[in-house]
Amino acid sequence: MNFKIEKKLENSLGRVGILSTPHGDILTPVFVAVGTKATVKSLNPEQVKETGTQVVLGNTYHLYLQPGDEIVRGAGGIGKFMNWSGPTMTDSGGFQVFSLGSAYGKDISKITKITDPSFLIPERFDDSDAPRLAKIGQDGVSFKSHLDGSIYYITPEKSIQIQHNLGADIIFAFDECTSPAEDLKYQEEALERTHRWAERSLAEHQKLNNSPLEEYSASRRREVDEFSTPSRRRATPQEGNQMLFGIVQGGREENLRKKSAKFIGSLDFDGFGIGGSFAKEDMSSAVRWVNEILPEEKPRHLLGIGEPEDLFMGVENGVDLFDCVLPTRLGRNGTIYTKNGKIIIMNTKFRNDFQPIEKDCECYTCKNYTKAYIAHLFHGKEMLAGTLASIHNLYFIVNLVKKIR
RNA sequence: GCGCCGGUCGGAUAGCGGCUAUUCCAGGAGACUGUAAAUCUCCGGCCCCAUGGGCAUCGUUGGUUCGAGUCCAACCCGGCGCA
Repeated sequence: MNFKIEKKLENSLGRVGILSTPHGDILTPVFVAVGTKATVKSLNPEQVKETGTQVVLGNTYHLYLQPGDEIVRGAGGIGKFMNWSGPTMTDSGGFQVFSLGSAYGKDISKITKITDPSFLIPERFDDSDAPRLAKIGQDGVSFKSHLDGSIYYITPEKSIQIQHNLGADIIFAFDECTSPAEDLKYQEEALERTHRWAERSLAEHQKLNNSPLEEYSASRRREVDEFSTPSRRRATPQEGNQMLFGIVQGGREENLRKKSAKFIGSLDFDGFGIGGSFAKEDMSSAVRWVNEILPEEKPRHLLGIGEPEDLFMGVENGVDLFDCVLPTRLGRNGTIYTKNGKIIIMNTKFRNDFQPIEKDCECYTCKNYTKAYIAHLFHGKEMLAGTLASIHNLYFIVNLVKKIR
């Protein structure tokens, strides 16, 4: 077993553990840095490492489109490709079913403001003709590339094949992250689909691990490779050592969440992701419902979360891993975490504030730069601005979880 | 002094007789949760019974016109040229 629980909280689901991977041990609970396109935006791996980050998460959909999973495979896997020597994960592309599908062009994302009355008006979402880049088909999802408009069809099998080529230590089953605006009937259908896809993802994973010499061409994205045309597939160095996490869905519905946890938890996954778009106020109950059911001895990853308060909530409710774009996205866009809340560094009052973001912060940014300087870099649109802010934000969140641990 | 060209928001611009004066930048505020994001939104003349509404405004003053940033005249300012 590559996950060992060291300590448990009394009267709650929280625990401390160690998740072992071929690229090192992960001390959980942990915050995973998001590096969608095999880079944590604006940071080099040394800077990522210096924030205390243990794990980086890439994305199947993005890397499949560019540069292509074959390229990453040729480089020796995502870690070698991006020069990150620590553990890696890849998301399956399931989130893009949501963000490029039903959420495309709309003001909805991972967290929904449940108070927004527009979500209660079903007519507003009767928009099957609305433009979207992802459409759910019979046994997979067709994506229209946001890069060049070309069409790709991703099935659970395809997602797993890509993720085997990408070679991350931990990979995810292909799922459907549903919109909170969908009705109960749709949530049920989507959940059934995600469950079928989970079984197929697992089957493909086992098949690739057990018969790495199958026909290569089946997994190929393009008919013709301009450099070579191997007819047989060779195993990647990582093959057989990758952990596959299944993903629990079920929206806001207690019975669906529990049903999903029961089903996904019964399958032979190495760990689990908890997915979906949440309303802030019912995220904790959804996580608790699920983690009370999932097998205790396997790690759980709360996908795409979160804000500092979400991290406390998650750990308390038995979450072992988190990932979120916020530290880097907020940083790049000029919002910075502090113990007293977020600040917008471009605000006038920081233009002549010659203190570090936080006096007692040990990150590279705080040890070396003032708010006035960082504000100046943002106003001047200098590249270093996003880098310094991302370093601080990532350090802040990673170390918050470290302290919680 | 004469001639030509030009004066529109802090800067740069569009606008060539018609309805709410355009866009970019700068400035201000906000948003962002498995990254279509170094992105996006809103504000930037005055007033009021303020989720709306009213009144202004294109160098100045007059004029033509149902209607003028736009056409005409004079003046002011700037650039260029000629004396």
